[in-house]
Amino acid sequence: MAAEKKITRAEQKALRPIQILDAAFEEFVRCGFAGTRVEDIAERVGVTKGTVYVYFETKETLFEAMINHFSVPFQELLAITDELSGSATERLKSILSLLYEQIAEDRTTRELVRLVIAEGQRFPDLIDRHHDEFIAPIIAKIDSLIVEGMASGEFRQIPVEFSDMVVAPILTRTVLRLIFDDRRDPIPNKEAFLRTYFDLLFNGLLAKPG
Amino acid sequence: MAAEKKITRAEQKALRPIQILDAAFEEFVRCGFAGTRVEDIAERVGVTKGTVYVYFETKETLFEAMINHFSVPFQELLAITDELSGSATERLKSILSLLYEQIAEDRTTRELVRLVIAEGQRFPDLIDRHHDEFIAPIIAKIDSLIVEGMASGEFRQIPVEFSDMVVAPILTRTVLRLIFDDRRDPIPNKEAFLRTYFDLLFNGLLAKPG
Amino acid sequence: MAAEKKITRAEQKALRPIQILDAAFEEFVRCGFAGTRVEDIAERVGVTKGTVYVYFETKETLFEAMINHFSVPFQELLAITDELSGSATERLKSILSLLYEQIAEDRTTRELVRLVIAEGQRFPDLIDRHHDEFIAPIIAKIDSLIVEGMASGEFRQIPVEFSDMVVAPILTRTVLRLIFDDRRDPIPNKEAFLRTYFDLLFNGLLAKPG
Amino acid sequence: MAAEKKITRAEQKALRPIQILDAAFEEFVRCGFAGTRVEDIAERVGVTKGTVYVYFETKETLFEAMINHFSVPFQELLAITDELSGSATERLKSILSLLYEQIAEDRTTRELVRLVIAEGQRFPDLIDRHHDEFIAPIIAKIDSLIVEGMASGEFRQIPVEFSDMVVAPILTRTVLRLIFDDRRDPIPNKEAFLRTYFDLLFNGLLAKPG
DNA sequence: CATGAATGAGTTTTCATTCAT
DNA sequence: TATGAATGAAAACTCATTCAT
Repeated sequence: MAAEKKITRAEQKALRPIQILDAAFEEFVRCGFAGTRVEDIAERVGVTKGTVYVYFETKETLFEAMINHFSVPFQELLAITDELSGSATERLKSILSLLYEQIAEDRTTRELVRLVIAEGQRFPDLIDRHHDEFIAPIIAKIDSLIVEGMASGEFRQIPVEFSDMVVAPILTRTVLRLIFDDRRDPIPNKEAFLRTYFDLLFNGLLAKPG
Repeated sequence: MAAEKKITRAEQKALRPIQILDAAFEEFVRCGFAGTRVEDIAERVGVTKGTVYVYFETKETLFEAMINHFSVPFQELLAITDELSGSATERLKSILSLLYEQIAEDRTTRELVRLVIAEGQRFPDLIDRHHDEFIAPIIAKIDSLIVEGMASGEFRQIPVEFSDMVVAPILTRTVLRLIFDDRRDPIPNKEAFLRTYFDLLFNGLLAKPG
Repeated sequence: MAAEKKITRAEQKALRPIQILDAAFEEFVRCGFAGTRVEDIAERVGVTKGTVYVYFETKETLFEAMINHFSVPFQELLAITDELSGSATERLKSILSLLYEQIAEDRTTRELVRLVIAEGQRFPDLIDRHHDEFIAPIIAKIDSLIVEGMASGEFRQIPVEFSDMVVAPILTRTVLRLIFDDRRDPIPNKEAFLRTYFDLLFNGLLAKPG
Repeated sequence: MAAEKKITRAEQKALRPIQILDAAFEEFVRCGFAGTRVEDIAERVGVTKGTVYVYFETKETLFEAMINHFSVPFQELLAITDELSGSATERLKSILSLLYEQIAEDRTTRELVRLVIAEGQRFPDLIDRHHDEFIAPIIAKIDSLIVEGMASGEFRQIPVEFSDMVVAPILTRTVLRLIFDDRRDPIPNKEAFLRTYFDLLFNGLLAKPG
């Protein structure tokens, strides 16, 4: 408790914008951009409307800042994927595991996906930047792994423009969780999910002849 | 031409609600529930605000009616899937082809998916009803096909609770089109998509030994 | 009273914007542009804020419309000045009498002058248009009269670019009334004002030699 | 240079209020009382809002202090007029020349006139005090000069309550410059202005007979 | 049925002012 | 003194909804 008191003016000031961004995330996720009241964001932080406007010029600005703020973990994921080693299969599994963890299992990223789908049309620049900074590099990474695997004879030949099929189960699980919000479609355990995912992805549905 | 002219009062009146639902769809898709103005819907029809309220009690009522109105084609899909014949593989391919056509390629269904993701939290009953009426039966259908295929030795053994992975590429393509709205990620031809989809789904990514 | 009831919807609608413009005039005059509350304008009309926005998009729009509305009488003045006859002196007296009546004596125009001085910087386009449509033509008219009078030997030779000195007593009286608002500087009778004005203007202050 | 550096704490503090008054003048002139933000005044000085409130209790207080501060030069003018000598005509010319210089040519006084016209209704006491301290004494001075000139036969007999006509070209020029802000109505040279002004004032517009 | 003027409750935004540091 | 974060009251503006015609 004494420790809490130690929060000085200066520290408080550095904290405020983060607190507001956190609160904004919750409210925007709950009600969407248009449906969210700035006052509710403020209340969640424990300040008044006016304070929000001290830090963010408009509701739009706040929304954009919030999206940027919560996109940071995604960037870290990108860094990790560069340091993998092993066969193409092993590295692909690693990346897909990480992606699953980051997108489907992490509530923040999952809800970010909701906002991108729901509000993307109102913030096209934000979407474009996200595509360029997050989606495209990851897709490129997976593409190059597949190309490498095909070149080495590890993978069968498939048209590389469809590499999003490789990550499809991850995005699909993410979206289904967004829609049914764990009421329906309860989430089974991660290990089983990944095991089946990789089994299907690498071996296919058909029983092998012979 | 004379026939067209005959569309007078009585028919016009029967048409009105449909026109309003169509306009509502466009506006709700464009701006979301909270961001849409009833006046803009009216303007799109060429009437005034008041007229919308002649047919629909509130904006919420209109939204729900619109969702129901545009969910009809989906029901037809369900009927068709019961009449298929052939091997499990063939029937699965047929269902997935139909689903792809209906969900990823059809703009209306695609945008309905956006609304479900974006506004689902505000209209949980709507979502639940949709799950029960559309999603569950289709998943059940696919599940039973897979079970059947596994039983007959046509398919390998996979845990049936992950059957959504089978349709994942379809939902993924749908969502990516929603997000990037054909600016990025241009849609390749359908045949190539389905060919690769089925190839991967049935045979997997790995080169077969031998 | 029955007559008042006769005001139908249609007539009421045609009246509303005028009522709002009248109320806007009073409030803008009283508090200036920034100091005026749209709600006070509405209250003066006996409607609510929202109604004002039915007719005028923004406070700025309303302000501009109000200025334009009340500038109309000024245009009529211009028309009259073209129909004068008599000597240059007589016509000049007629014009100056009209101007005095229209600018210094008419409360509406007088307050319009206040708004032009006070808010001109915020609405430069409005000011420019007024200059071109009202001020410039009147100055031109007076200029041409003076030139004509000088040519005919009726007037002494003076540099024509200073013709605003000829109307100076009118604008000065206007401004003084605006500043002291009849508390100080009580207004003497019009006839005496014009008599002295013309006497000084035509004969000057100095006693004539001889 | 060393001297300039010496302006430290003590002198800085003595300077602050003046700096604030100067900044307040510019902002109040630009946006009017209601339209001016205290923050903009502070920013112009290079301090923060709070600092303004260290020196002035409220925005109103600041406005009034600013008006008083910039009215000082006017007082000096009054002193000078008492020391003139020569014929009534000569002294009148001197006074009018000084007035022209002080009111029409001096930007500060000119803008003060704008504020008096624009904000006078909100600050009636300020206006009254100004009338009593500046306007009335000057008008009185001119009145007495005219009376003296009439008594000595130098001037023709005119009703003395209209002496504001004598200064009208000065106020008129001031107001026109305020309205058109030198965009229209470019200012001709001072000498020509005064020459024509005095010529018209003393001799009138009419060609003298004989 | 259709209108659209009017409402009023609500939302975003602004800003003078305060006060702990 | 100076700061600037925070306030809160108010102002501009919005819009779903109503209702007399």
